[in-house]
Amino acid sequence: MGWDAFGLPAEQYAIKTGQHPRVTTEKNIDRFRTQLQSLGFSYDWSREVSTTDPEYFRWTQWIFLQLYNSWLNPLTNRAEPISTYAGNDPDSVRLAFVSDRPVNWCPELGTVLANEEVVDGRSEVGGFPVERRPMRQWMLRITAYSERLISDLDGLDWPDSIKQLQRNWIGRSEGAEVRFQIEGSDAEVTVFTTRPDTLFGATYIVLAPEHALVGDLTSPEQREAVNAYKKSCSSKSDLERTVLAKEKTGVYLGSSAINPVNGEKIPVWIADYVLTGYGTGAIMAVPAHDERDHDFAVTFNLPIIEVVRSADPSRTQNQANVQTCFSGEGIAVNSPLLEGLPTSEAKKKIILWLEERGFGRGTITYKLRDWLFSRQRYWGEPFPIVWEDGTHRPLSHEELPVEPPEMQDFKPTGTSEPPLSKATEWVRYSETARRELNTMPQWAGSCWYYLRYCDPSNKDRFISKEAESYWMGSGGKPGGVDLYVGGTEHAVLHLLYARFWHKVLFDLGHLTTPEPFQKLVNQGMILGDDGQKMSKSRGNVVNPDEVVSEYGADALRLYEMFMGPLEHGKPWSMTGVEGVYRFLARVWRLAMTEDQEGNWVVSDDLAEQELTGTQRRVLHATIKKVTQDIESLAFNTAISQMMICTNEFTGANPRPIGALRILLPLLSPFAPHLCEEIWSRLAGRFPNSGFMGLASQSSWPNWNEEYLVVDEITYAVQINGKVRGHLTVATSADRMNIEKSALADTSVQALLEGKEVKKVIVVPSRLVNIVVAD
RNA sequence: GGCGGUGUAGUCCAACGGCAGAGACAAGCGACUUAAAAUCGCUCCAGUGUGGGUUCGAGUCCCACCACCGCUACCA
Repeated sequence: MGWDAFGLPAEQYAIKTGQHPRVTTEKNIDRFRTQLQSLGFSYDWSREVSTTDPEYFRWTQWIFLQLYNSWLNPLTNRAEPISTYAGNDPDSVRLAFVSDRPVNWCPELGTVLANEEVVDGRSEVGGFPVERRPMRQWMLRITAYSERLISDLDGLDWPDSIKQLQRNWIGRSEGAEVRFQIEGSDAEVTVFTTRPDTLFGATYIVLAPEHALVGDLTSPEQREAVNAYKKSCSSKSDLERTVLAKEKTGVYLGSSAINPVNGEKIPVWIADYVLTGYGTGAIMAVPAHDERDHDFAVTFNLPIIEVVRSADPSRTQNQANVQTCFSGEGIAVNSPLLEGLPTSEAKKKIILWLEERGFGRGTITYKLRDWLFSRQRYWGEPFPIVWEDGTHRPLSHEELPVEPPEMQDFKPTGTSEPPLSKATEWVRYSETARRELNTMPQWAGSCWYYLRYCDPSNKDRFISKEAESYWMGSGGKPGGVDLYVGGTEHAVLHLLYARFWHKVLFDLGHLTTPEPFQKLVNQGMILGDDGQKMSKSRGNVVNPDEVVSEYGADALRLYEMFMGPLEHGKPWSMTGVEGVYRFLARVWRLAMTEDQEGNWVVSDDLAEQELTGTQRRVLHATIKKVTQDIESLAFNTAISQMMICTNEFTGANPRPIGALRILLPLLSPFAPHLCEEIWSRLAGRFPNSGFMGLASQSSWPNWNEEYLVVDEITYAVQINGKVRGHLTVATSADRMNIEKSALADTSVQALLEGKEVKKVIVVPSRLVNIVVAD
């Protein structure tokens, strides 16, 4: 069990209640722990960790230093110590680096947020507006791993949907960079496009408002308008720039670019529909074949030139005019070099042409951005970094952990200065050096907890070699953790970050697998009884404590597993809980009965007694199904089978006690409290019948296939796929015999009257299908 | 708009391409009880979202559409 207890929610709660986050965090952990323990989960509490424990975050900080002190060598495509970097600007390649870039600043929370924490221009926590603001921040160079983060998904046993989410998030796209000379200037603009085949249809260039060349390319007469536009963009939130922006906006810069393929002069604009962080922050606009460019061209009355025609003739009609936009693939037209070529070939040809002449090159870009890794908060891991003379340097491993200072007032300062700036004593590292004031985001500690579980109290390493190879070693599979059960909400955040860190640690030789999690299963969300997400405002929240006190932990556990498939979201139903509660009561009464004083005693119906054939078959079928269903996480059907088994024995008198010796261990993972209670009572009453120790620790029962066979099997007899009768034959009957018996059956004979039997299909143990023609 | 998932009795859900029902909830009837609760037993209920296709045979595979849920979204 691990407590991911640093971070915004914990700090917000502390501020709200006016307590120190350490206090509220500890309280909440204690309460949570009690709650979990009341459910009887089999966590190994000796491996409990908390990300806020200095002995834990010592290693979080250590891992940060690993990142800081390494780079991704493009030749090996591996992280290596920064000492192997031969260039003169190590900070430009470090995996942890400082950057002055526009970030998502949330004034309400007083902190910056990662892209992933901003939803529709608002903070994921609290839903406050977020604005763009340039600030000096720590970043992690996750983009260096884009390609490996995509390709290594192939070896993982994850649901396709999650793999797809990660692929989309990383957003690999192949295309080309094309360089446009600016008329009457040495300057050139490089654009990124996935459709270099449409180069002849480019009718203008658009730069992001924040593009570095905007100033240089603005003509004197346009300067005022351009500055005004830039200003209006910078004050807009992402929400206003994207979701709320119905009309395209932009301003002409007053200069022209020269299209390298045909020497045409085309105007250069800025517009906020071009994003600064993606590709080169500049595009060539092809309004005939891109919806966004088309909208823009229509708004500003810019020319539209068709250069791709759909191969589908029904669309060609629409293409006769350029009022509509066709963004699909087709045949190149109006493009001298590419005339008549299908899109994929046109792309190849034009890229080659551009590369030969030095006008551009084929390239790949990713949507994935570097990971903004600093927060202006108190309640997080401090960076093991100090600043001196305007440069940063790492602390040594001996100086870890760097603990946050004791502070009474840890609220945001209201400016971009982090709260730690108020701890002046702490900030002062030496005469000349000051500590880094930012703290790490919540994701930091949760990126590697699964590694610490393997070796939770190691003082010398984050995980010992031995523990790593024992727990994470995976028999040739790329992933370390055998099974990871989690919700979809972590698909592109936690799971991507953890994979990144894991790969860096793998590259540096600290781990033996390239991936953290081999098999991943998404459990569905439990909804309120109205089928809606549980929330206080809807008033449909089910409190587990109340369920436990009313029906017991076993009923809650059993019901959660009985509701339906693990992966499905499903509504909570109190009557459903009562149903499994009744089942548990039936199991109880298999062994127990009430005496005249109303006390529960071991039932007199129990006896050392041979099982009947049917009982033995049901019991072994139950062992088999429960064993297999647990393996495939199909708990609902495992429980159903145990209900069948229980029902089979409910009416039996005498009841063979051997059945309970098998059923209780099967049920104990689901309803441990009840099973142990019965087990121990039976042990008292039948000391020599094998009820030793704990039910949960007794050996798992084996089933015997021989006991599952029946003497006779009833076949359905179909004629042309419709069931016309039934036929019971000995289990030993072979295919020929079954076919013969089916055809000989009198009712079948009657139906076959005057028809020709073309084929007879016998499905073993199931049915016979007689195919006839009239 | 894009990607993914799910549609089966009144409800939650089962069903290696092989007789649509394992289990449960709810409902009804009966037994037990002075009565009720609890318990036990029995019964009722759908042809699988819609339309095509493949097949001897489709809830299951393929195509299109509809509905709901989740994620994502000016990424050139």
